[in-house]
Amino acid sequence: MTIERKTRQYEAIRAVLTEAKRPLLAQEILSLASVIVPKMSLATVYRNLKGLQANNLITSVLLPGQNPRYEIKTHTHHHHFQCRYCEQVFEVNLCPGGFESFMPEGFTVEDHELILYGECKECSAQKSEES
Amino acid sequence: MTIERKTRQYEAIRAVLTEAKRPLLAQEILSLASVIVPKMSLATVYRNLKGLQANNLITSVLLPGQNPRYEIKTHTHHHHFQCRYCEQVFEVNLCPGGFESFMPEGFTVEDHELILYGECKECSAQKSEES
DNA sequence: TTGCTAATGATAATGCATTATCATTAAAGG
DNA sequence: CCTTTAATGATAATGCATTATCATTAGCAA
Repeated sequence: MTIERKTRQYEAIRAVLTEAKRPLLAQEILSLASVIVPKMSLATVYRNLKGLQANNLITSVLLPGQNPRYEIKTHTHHHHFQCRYCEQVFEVNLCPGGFESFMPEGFTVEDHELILYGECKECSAQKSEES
Repeated sequence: MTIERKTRQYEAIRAVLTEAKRPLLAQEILSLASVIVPKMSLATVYRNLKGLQANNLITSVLLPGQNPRYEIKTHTHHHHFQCRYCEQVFEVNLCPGGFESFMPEGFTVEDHELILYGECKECSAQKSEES
């Protein structure tokens, strides 16, 4: 359960998550880490994700109706933006806040989740090129 | 696929969704509709949900990491609140908006999802009684 | 370098929501 | 009241992400 040895696979997975700077799917992690350590198994990805989570180094990012993504844990409150075209997820560091007033008397708001959807910079640029 | 006959099961499922005034899980719909039509099958619930969706009478409500819920379709923009204790989901009719400015240059925000989590009125009242 | 054993790779098994199957039931038009 | 056939109930099958299994490999302490 807890990671005791620093394997090449573990380091590769950690590096991939650190460098991506955005939440990644287990499959994406496998693809990217396989470049560093060929023949890596998906099971190894899941095992290390579990270990990294147990060590509080990563958190899972859940978007409605989608498989979990994983990102390096930060202590800053943030949300996410997903591009509808490339499906990549990005961090959003702003938050409107003040949701307590949204609910009627008797309800308490303890937490919230905000997800923005649209077109990312890269996909937007690609469209311009096509014309 | 499309519903052609108004069966007791169909009417029960529709009534349950209409009266609940909040999104329900397939299992919840089964439980509630079974009171009206005993021995209803879960397959019937799924079949009718598909039909109702095809007829644009209901929409699915997806919360991160949870099974889909279903609610009667309205034309008013709204979000959802989930009670952490009873896990029920409620409608929220306010929206901060103005998310376009949250993203850096080049990104376009086309839609958004806001989910509040906390304690509902009923669960809050129950706690007070216990003391 | 060796030995111990955690970690890996490959893949089978699991869990679980949803869908398909099929014999039976019941809308609904005539 | 019949007849037709859509819809149902019961349950098996499916799809798919995640987990377990197990023989093999490779950290790492001595």
